[in-house]
Amino acid sequence: MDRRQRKTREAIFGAFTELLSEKDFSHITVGEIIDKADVGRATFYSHFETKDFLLKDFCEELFCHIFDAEKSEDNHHKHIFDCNSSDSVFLHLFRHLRKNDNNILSLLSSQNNELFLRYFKVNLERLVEKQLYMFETEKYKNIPRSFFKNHIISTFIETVKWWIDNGLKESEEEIANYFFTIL
Amino acid sequence: MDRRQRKTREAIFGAFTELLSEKDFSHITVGEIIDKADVGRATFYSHFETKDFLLKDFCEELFCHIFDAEKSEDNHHKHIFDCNSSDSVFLHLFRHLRKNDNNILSLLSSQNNELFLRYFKVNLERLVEKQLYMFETEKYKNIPRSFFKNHIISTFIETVKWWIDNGLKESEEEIANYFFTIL
DNA sequence: TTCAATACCGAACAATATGTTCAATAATAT
DNA sequence: ATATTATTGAACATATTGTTCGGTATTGAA
Repeated sequence: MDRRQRKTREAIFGAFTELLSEKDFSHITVGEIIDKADVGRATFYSHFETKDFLLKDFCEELFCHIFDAEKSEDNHHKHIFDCNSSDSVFLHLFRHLRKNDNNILSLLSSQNNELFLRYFKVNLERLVEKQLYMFETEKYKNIPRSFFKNHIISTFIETVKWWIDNGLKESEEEIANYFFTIL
Repeated sequence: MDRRQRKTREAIFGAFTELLSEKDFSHITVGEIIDKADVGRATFYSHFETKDFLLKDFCEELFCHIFDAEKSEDNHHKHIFDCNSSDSVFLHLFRHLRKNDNNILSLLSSQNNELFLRYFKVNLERLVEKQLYMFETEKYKNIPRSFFKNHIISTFIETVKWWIDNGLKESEEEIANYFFTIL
């Protein structure tokens, strides 16, 4: 990708992030974005069809980074899918969130959280699919699998939401413990 | 309230409902609403400060109707808070939903569901508060009450979502059973 | 029935936002 | 060095928002 393209894309994403932390998505205008990003109007529209598409691309990049990151700054931090001890996958995710990569926490806790949680959920699906066996017991054998899976994912999401809303007071071990206890 | 006011309010709510089932809230314009409702522009703005306030009032009225209804068409259907057998409260709610009062189902399942689910959740809080004892066991004593409460509410909401998304194939008894089993 | 209050109309209005176009300019890759 | 491509900025038509105002119709109360 052309360096110029990369730079404007970054500038727009950056401006967008800032604005999202200030106000609701629906109240952000393209004018504000290009002002803050300092790019031309035509440039914006050559990158993104509409503001809605900007959001879509933004989310894709954001969650792709968290879920598919091949490595991170600390070396002993492996790819999220490489964790073999199953229960650590969720702990791992809590840790990731706490480190607040890409300011994701401020997005998940802002007025726009529904927006991002929807995308978050989509990405979680793949992850949870592999861990489902952990929770399967005799007790749940009469419940549809998709219902069950949805419950795991939703519980995780809601745990994260609760955690954020309560100011991240718990350690990632504690919150992971809550999560497993409730399930 | 003046009969004229009531009529325009109804007309606007009606038009709004129709439009919501067609498209996303953010893509509905005031122009479309007043056209469909057949009221003057100034009239709209004398009733609602902005489109956002329309949504707010709309939701308040909608959920107020469901949760505070003093009576409904069938006589043996008592006020939702009057049910004494605790576990029937949730079953009762599932039944309410299935009957699709006020087309609430189409709203909860449309693109706007996050919007309405948020309001749904707020209203559920009061209800669940009283039923919380049902779920409290020794096992959960180390978990914060607010976390626990949130989990019950979220699980209910997610159950409803799953139910809707899967085409309401299960009876209300079945879905209530899933709900209690998973908790 | 009368009458004052008030809700509605509708048209016009400024202000703002959207999305497109185009020719000129600058950066890029090779 | 050059052909390609991205950016610019300004102008543009169009659409949306929220307000204003004089005239008209409906209402609830006396």
